[in-house]
Amino acid sequence: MNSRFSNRRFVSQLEDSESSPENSDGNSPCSAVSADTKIASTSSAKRSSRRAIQKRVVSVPIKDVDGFRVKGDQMSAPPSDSWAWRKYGQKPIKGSPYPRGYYRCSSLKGCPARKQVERSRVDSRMLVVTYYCDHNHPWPPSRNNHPHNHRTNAASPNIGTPASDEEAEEEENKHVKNLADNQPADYEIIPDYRFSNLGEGPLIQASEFGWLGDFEIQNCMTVLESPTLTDDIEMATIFTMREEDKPLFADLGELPECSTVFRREIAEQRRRSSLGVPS
DNA sequence: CGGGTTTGACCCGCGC
DNA sequence: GCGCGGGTCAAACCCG
Repeated sequence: MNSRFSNRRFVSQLEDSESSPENSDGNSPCSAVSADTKIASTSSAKRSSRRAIQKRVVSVPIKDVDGFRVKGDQMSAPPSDSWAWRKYGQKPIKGSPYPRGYYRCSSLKGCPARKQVERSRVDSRMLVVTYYCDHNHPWPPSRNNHPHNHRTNAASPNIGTPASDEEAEEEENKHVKNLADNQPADYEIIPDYRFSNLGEGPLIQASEFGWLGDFEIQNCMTVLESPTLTDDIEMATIFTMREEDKPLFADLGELPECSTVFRREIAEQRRRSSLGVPS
Protein backbone atom coordinates (compact mmCIF):
# COMPACT_ATOMS: atom_id res chain seq x y z
CA MET A 1 0.00 0.00 0.00
CA ASN A 2 2.63 2.49 0.99
CA SER A 3 5.13 0.88 -1.28
CA ARG A 4 4.78 3.72 -3.69
CA PHE A 5 5.60 6.18 -1.01
CA SER A 6 8.48 4.19 0.35
CA ASN A 7 9.89 3.77 -3.10
CA ARG A 8 9.89 7.46 -3.62
CA ARG A 9 11.58 7.93 -0.34
CA PHE A 10 14.17 5.44 -1.42
CA VAL A 11 14.94 7.51 -4.44
CA SER A 12 15.32 10.54 -2.30
CA GLN A 13 17.69 8.72 -0.04
CA LEU A 14 19.76 7.75 -2.99
CA GLU A 15 19.94 11.29 -4.12
CA ASP A 16 20.89 12.44 -0.69
CA SER A 17 23.43 9.72 -0.34
CA GLU A 18 25.26 10.98 -3.35
CA SER A 19 26.86 13.60 -1.26
CA SER A 20 27.26 11.56 1.85
CA PRO A 21 30.80 10.64 2.85
CA GLU A 22 29.97 7.02 3.58
CA ASN A 23 29.30 6.53 -0.03
CA SER A 24 32.52 7.90 -1.28
CA ASP A 25 34.55 4.77 -0.90
CA GLY A 26 35.51 4.86 -4.52
CA ASN A 27 33.70 1.68 -5.21
CA SER A 28 30.49 3.50 -5.54
CA PRO A 29 30.47 5.09 -8.96
CA CYS A 30 27.55 7.13 -7.85
CA SER A 31 29.70 8.87 -5.34
CA ALA A 32 32.50 9.08 -7.82
CA VAL A 33 30.30 11.22 -9.94
CA SER A 34 29.04 13.47 -7.26
CA ALA A 35 32.46 13.84 -5.76
CA ASP A 36 33.60 15.79 -8.75
CA THR A 37 30.59 17.96 -9.14
CA LYS A 38 28.96 18.66 -5.86
CA ILE A 39 25.26 18.64 -5.92
CA ALA A 40 23.70 21.33 -3.86
CA SER A 41 22.04 19.70 -0.91
CA THR A 42 19.74 22.47 0.05
CA SER A 43 16.03 22.66 -0.32
CA SER A 44 16.49 23.90 -3.83
CA ALA A 45 18.38 20.73 -4.56
CA LYS A 46 15.44 18.76 -3.33
CA ARG A 47 13.11 20.70 -5.51
CA SER A 48 15.24 20.17 -8.54
CA SER A 49 16.54 16.83 -7.53
CA ARG A 50 15.82 15.32 -10.88
CA ARG A 51 17.91 17.86 -12.63
CA ALA A 52 20.60 17.77 -10.03
CA ILE A 53 21.42 14.16 -10.62
CA GLN A 54 24.55 13.86 -12.61
CA LYS A 55 24.07 12.39 -16.00
CA ARG A 56 26.22 11.27 -18.82
CA VAL A 57 25.03 11.20 -22.35
CA VAL A 58 26.20 8.97 -25.12
CA SER A 59 25.17 9.40 -28.71
CA VAL A 60 25.00 6.38 -30.91
CA PRO A 61 24.78 6.77 -34.66
CA ILE A 62 22.55 4.33 -36.38
CA LYS A 63 23.81 3.41 -39.77
CA ASP A 64 20.58 2.21 -41.18
CA VAL A 65 17.58 3.47 -39.36
CA ASP A 66 15.08 1.74 -41.53
CA GLY A 67 17.04 -1.42 -41.41
CA PHE A 68 16.97 -1.98 -37.73
CA ARG A 69 13.68 -2.88 -36.37
CA VAL A 70 11.97 -5.65 -34.62
CA LYS A 71 13.39 -8.35 -32.58
CA GLY A 72 10.78 -10.90 -33.18
CA ASP A 73 7.54 -9.92 -31.61
CA GLN A 74 9.08 -8.58 -28.56
CA MET A 75 10.10 -5.01 -28.57
CA SER A 76 12.52 -5.31 -25.79
CA ALA A 77 16.11 -5.49 -24.72
CA PRO A 78 17.90 -2.45 -23.49
CA PRO A 79 20.80 -1.07 -25.46
CA SER A 80 23.49 -3.59 -25.11
CA ASP A 81 26.26 -2.88 -22.69
CA SER A 82 27.94 -4.98 -20.14
CA TRP A 83 25.24 -4.59 -17.54
CA ALA A 84 21.88 -6.16 -17.21
CA TRP A 85 19.16 -3.57 -17.62
CA ARG A 86 15.53 -3.88 -16.89
CA LYS A 87 13.11 -1.65 -18.65
CA TYR A 88 10.67 0.00 -16.31
CA GLY A 89 8.99 2.48 -18.54
CA GLN A 90 8.62 4.08 -21.88
CA LYS A 91 7.19 7.47 -22.65
CA PRO A 92 6.51 9.44 -25.75
CA ILE A 93 8.45 12.66 -25.56
CA LYS A 94 6.85 15.86 -26.62
CA GLY A 95 8.46 17.31 -29.68
CA SER A 96 10.07 14.05 -30.58
CA PRO A 97 8.50 11.41 -32.80
CA TYR A 98 10.33 8.78 -30.82
CA PRO A 99 9.63 7.39 -27.38
CA ARG A 100 12.11 7.33 -24.57
CA GLY A 101 12.83 4.12 -22.77
CA TYR A 102 13.69 3.96 -19.10
CA TYR A 103 16.01 1.30 -17.80
CA ARG A 104 17.48 0.42 -14.47
CA CYS A 105 20.19 -1.99 -13.55
CA SER A 106 18.92 -5.44 -12.80
CA SER A 107 22.29 -6.97 -12.11
CA LEU A 108 21.96 -6.27 -8.47
CA LYS A 109 19.01 -5.32 -6.36
CA GLY A 110 19.22 -1.80 -5.14
CA CYS A 111 21.68 -0.68 -7.75
CA PRO A 112 20.87 2.97 -8.41
CA ALA A 113 22.15 2.93 -11.96
CA ARG A 114 19.62 4.01 -14.53
CA LYS A 115 19.65 4.96 -18.11
CA GLN A 116 17.36 6.46 -20.67
CA VAL A 117 17.44 5.60 -24.32
CA GLU A 118 15.85 7.69 -26.99
CA ARG A 119 16.27 8.56 -30.60
CA SER A 120 17.68 11.99 -31.16
CA ARG A 121 15.06 14.41 -32.24
CA VAL A 122 17.51 16.46 -34.27
CA ASP A 123 18.98 13.49 -36.04
CA SER A 124 16.87 10.39 -36.18
CA ARG A 125 19.93 8.39 -37.06
CA MET A 126 21.31 9.02 -33.62
CA LEU A 127 20.41 7.32 -30.41
CA VAL A 128 20.91 9.17 -27.19
CA VAL A 129 21.67 7.10 -24.14
CA THR A 130 21.64 8.99 -20.89
CA TYR A 131 23.13 7.41 -17.80
CA TYR A 132 22.09 8.47 -14.33
CA CYS A 133 24.08 7.52 -11.31
CA ASP A 134 26.36 4.54 -11.46
CA HIS A 135 26.46 0.96 -10.42
CA ASN A 136 27.24 0.21 -6.83
CA HIS A 137 28.50 -3.25 -7.56
CA PRO A 138 31.21 -4.94 -9.65
CA TRP A 139 30.70 -6.36 -13.06
CA PRO A 140 27.39 -8.10 -13.40
CA PRO A 141 27.52 -11.61 -12.07
CA SER A 142 24.55 -12.59 -14.14
CA ARG A 143 23.83 -13.36 -17.74
CA ASN A 144 26.59 -11.37 -19.34
CA ASN A 145 29.25 -13.39 -17.68
CA HIS A 146 27.91 -16.77 -18.49
CA PRO A 147 30.71 -19.22 -18.95
CA HIS A 148 29.47 -20.30 -22.34
CA ASN A 149 30.21 -16.97 -23.89
CA HIS A 150 33.63 -17.83 -25.08
CA ARG A 151 33.44 -17.88 -28.82
CA THR A 152 36.08 -16.18 -30.85
CA ASN A 153 34.23 -13.36 -32.40
CA ALA A 154 37.09 -12.22 -34.57
CA ALA A 155 36.68 -15.34 -36.60
CA SER A 156 32.96 -15.09 -36.77
CA PRO A 157 31.62 -14.65 -40.28
CA ASN A 158 28.48 -13.20 -38.88
CA ILE A 159 29.75 -9.85 -37.81
CA GLY A 160 27.13 -7.37 -38.80
CA THR A 161 24.62 -10.02 -39.59
CA PRO A 162 24.25 -12.26 -36.61
CA ALA A 163 22.25 -15.34 -37.34
CA SER A 164 20.15 -14.77 -34.29
CA ASP A 165 19.70 -12.47 -31.38
CA GLU A 166 21.34 -14.94 -29.11
CA GLU A 167 24.28 -15.04 -31.40
CA ALA A 168 24.53 -11.29 -31.42
CA GLU A 169 24.31 -11.29 -27.69
CA GLU A 170 26.91 -13.97 -27.38
CA GLU A 171 29.23 -12.05 -29.60
CA GLU A 172 28.74 -9.04 -27.49
CA ASN A 173 29.15 -11.02 -24.35
CA LYS A 174 32.40 -12.25 -25.66
CA HIS A 175 33.60 -8.71 -26.09
CA VAL A 176 32.35 -7.95 -22.67
CA LYS A 177 34.19 -10.86 -21.26
CA ASN A 178 37.35 -9.74 -22.95
CA LEU A 179 36.91 -6.39 -21.37
CA ALA A 180 36.20 -7.98 -18.06
CA ASP A 181 39.27 -10.13 -18.42
CA ASN A 182 41.30 -7.07 -19.08
CA GLN A 183 40.11 -5.53 -15.88
CA PRO A 184 42.55 -5.64 -13.03
CA ALA A 185 41.76 -8.32 -10.55
CA ASP A 186 38.47 -7.91 -8.81
CA TYR A 187 37.22 -4.73 -10.34
CA GLU A 188 39.27 -1.67 -10.07
CA ILE A 189 38.12 1.76 -10.95
CA ILE A 190 39.92 2.88 -14.03
CA PRO A 191 39.90 6.52 -15.00
CA ASP A 192 38.91 6.73 -18.59
CA TYR A 193 41.12 9.12 -20.46
CA ARG A 194 38.51 9.38 -23.16
CA PHE A 195 36.37 11.47 -20.91
CA SER A 196 38.98 13.15 -18.83
CA ASN A 197 39.26 16.27 -20.90
CA LEU A 198 35.99 17.63 -19.73
CA GLY A 199 37.29 19.60 -16.86
CA GLU A 200 36.20 17.54 -13.92
CA GLY A 201 38.64 14.71 -14.21
CA PRO A 202 37.73 11.11 -14.85
CA LEU A 203 34.03 10.84 -14.36
CA ILE A 204 33.50 7.69 -16.30
CA GLN A 205 34.85 4.41 -15.28
CA ALA A 206 35.87 1.96 -17.87
CA SER A 207 34.02 -0.64 -15.92
CA GLU A 208 30.69 0.97 -16.43
CA PHE A 209 31.32 1.83 -20.00
CA GLY A 210 32.85 -1.42 -20.93
CA TRP A 211 30.54 -1.48 -23.86
CA LEU A 212 32.02 1.74 -25.05
CA GLY A 213 35.35 0.09 -24.96
CA ASP A 214 33.73 -2.65 -26.88
CA PHE A 215 32.73 -0.25 -29.58
CA GLU A 216 36.13 1.22 -29.59
CA ILE A 217 37.65 -2.13 -30.19
CA GLN A 218 35.29 -2.94 -32.95
CA ASN A 219 34.92 0.29 -34.75
CA CYS A 220 37.73 2.59 -33.78
CA MET A 221 35.21 4.63 -31.88
CA THR A 222 35.42 8.29 -32.42
CA VAL A 223 35.11 10.31 -29.28
CA LEU A 224 34.24 13.92 -29.49
CA GLU A 225 32.39 16.55 -27.67
CA SER A 226 29.09 17.44 -29.13
CA PRO A 227 28.20 21.08 -28.62
CA THR A 228 24.61 20.31 -29.39
CA LEU A 229 24.40 17.94 -26.52
CA THR A 230 26.64 19.23 -23.84
CA ASP A 231 24.92 22.37 -22.73
CA ASP A 232 23.02 20.86 -19.87
CA ILE A 233 24.83 17.62 -19.97
CA GLU A 234 27.99 16.37 -18.52
CA MET A 235 29.38 14.99 -21.71
CA ALA A 236 28.55 13.62 -25.05
CA THR A 237 30.20 10.87 -26.90
CA ILE A 238 29.75 9.76 -30.41
CA PHE A 239 30.61 6.38 -31.69
CA THR A 240 29.46 3.88 -34.17
CA MET A 241 27.02 1.20 -33.31
CA ARG A 242 27.68 -2.31 -34.42
CA GLU A 243 25.21 -3.89 -36.73
CA GLU A 244 24.26 -6.54 -34.26
CA ASP A 245 23.30 -3.96 -31.73
CA LYS A 246 20.70 -2.37 -33.88
CA PRO A 247 17.90 -4.74 -32.96
CA LEU A 248 18.49 -3.88 -29.36
CA PHE A 249 17.18 -0.42 -30.04
CA ALA A 250 14.22 -1.60 -32.00
CA ASP A 251 11.81 -0.52 -29.33
CA LEU A 252 12.73 3.05 -29.97
CA GLY A 253 11.24 3.16 -33.39
CA GLU A 254 9.20 6.01 -34.59
CA LEU A 255 6.17 6.83 -32.62
CA PRO A 256 3.15 7.20 -34.86
CA GLU A 257 2.01 3.82 -33.66
CA CYS A 258 2.62 4.87 -30.14
CA SER A 259 -0.87 3.96 -29.20
CA THR A 260 -1.32 0.74 -27.39
CA VAL A 261 -3.99 -0.46 -29.74
CA PHE A 262 -1.86 0.02 -32.77
CA ARG A 263 1.13 -1.70 -31.27
CA ARG A 264 -0.91 -4.61 -30.07
CA GLU A 265 -2.40 -4.89 -33.49
CA ILE A 266 1.01 -5.04 -35.06
CA ALA A 267 2.13 -7.62 -32.57
CA GLU A 268 -0.93 -9.65 -33.30
CA GLN A 269 -0.37 -9.40 -37.01
CA ARG A 270 3.18 -10.53 -36.62
CA ARG A 271 2.08 -13.39 -34.51
CA ARG A 272 -0.51 -14.38 -37.04
CA SER A 273 1.92 -14.18 -39.91
CA SER A 274 4.46 -16.24 -38.02
CA LEU A 275 1.80 -18.85 -37.52
CA GLY A 276 0.75 -18.68 -41.12
CA VAL A 277 -2.66 -17.41 -40.21
CA PRO A 278 -4.09 -14.92 -42.68
CA SER A 279 -5.14 -11.66 -41.16
C1' DC B 1 7.99 -20.14 -12.06
C1' DG B 2 11.07 -16.43 -12.28
C1' DG B 3 12.46 -12.62 -14.70
C1' DG B 4 11.51 -9.55 -18.27
C1' DT B 5 8.45 -6.07 -20.96
C1' DT B 6 4.31 -3.31 -21.67
C1' DT B 7 1.46 0.31 -20.49
C1' DG B 8 -1.96 3.13 -18.02
C1' DA B 9 -1.96 5.75 -13.99
C1' DC B 10 0.05 8.52 -10.77
C1' DC B 11 3.37 11.89 -8.80
C1' DC B 12 6.17 15.82 -8.97
C1' DG B 13 8.96 19.62 -10.83
C1' DC B 14 8.78 23.53 -13.50
C1' DG B 15 7.17 27.29 -16.38
C1' DC B 16 3.64 30.57 -17.08
C1' DG C 1 -2.34 28.34 -8.70
C1' DC C 2 -2.61 25.67 -12.65
C1' DG C 3 -1.41 22.89 -16.38
C1' DC C 4 2.03 20.44 -18.88
C1' DG C 5 5.46 17.18 -19.41
C1' DG C 6 8.75 13.95 -17.69
C1' DG C 7 9.81 10.10 -14.50
C1' DT C 8 8.27 6.15 -11.96
C1' DC C 9 5.18 2.58 -10.28
C1' DA C 10 2.91 -1.64 -10.56
C1' DA C 11 -0.45 -4.84 -12.51
C1' DA C 12 -0.93 -7.59 -16.36
C1' DC C 13 1.15 -10.10 -19.56
C1' DC C 14 4.85 -12.69 -22.03
C1' DC C 15 8.63 -15.84 -22.54
C1' DG C 16 12.10 -19.35 -21.72
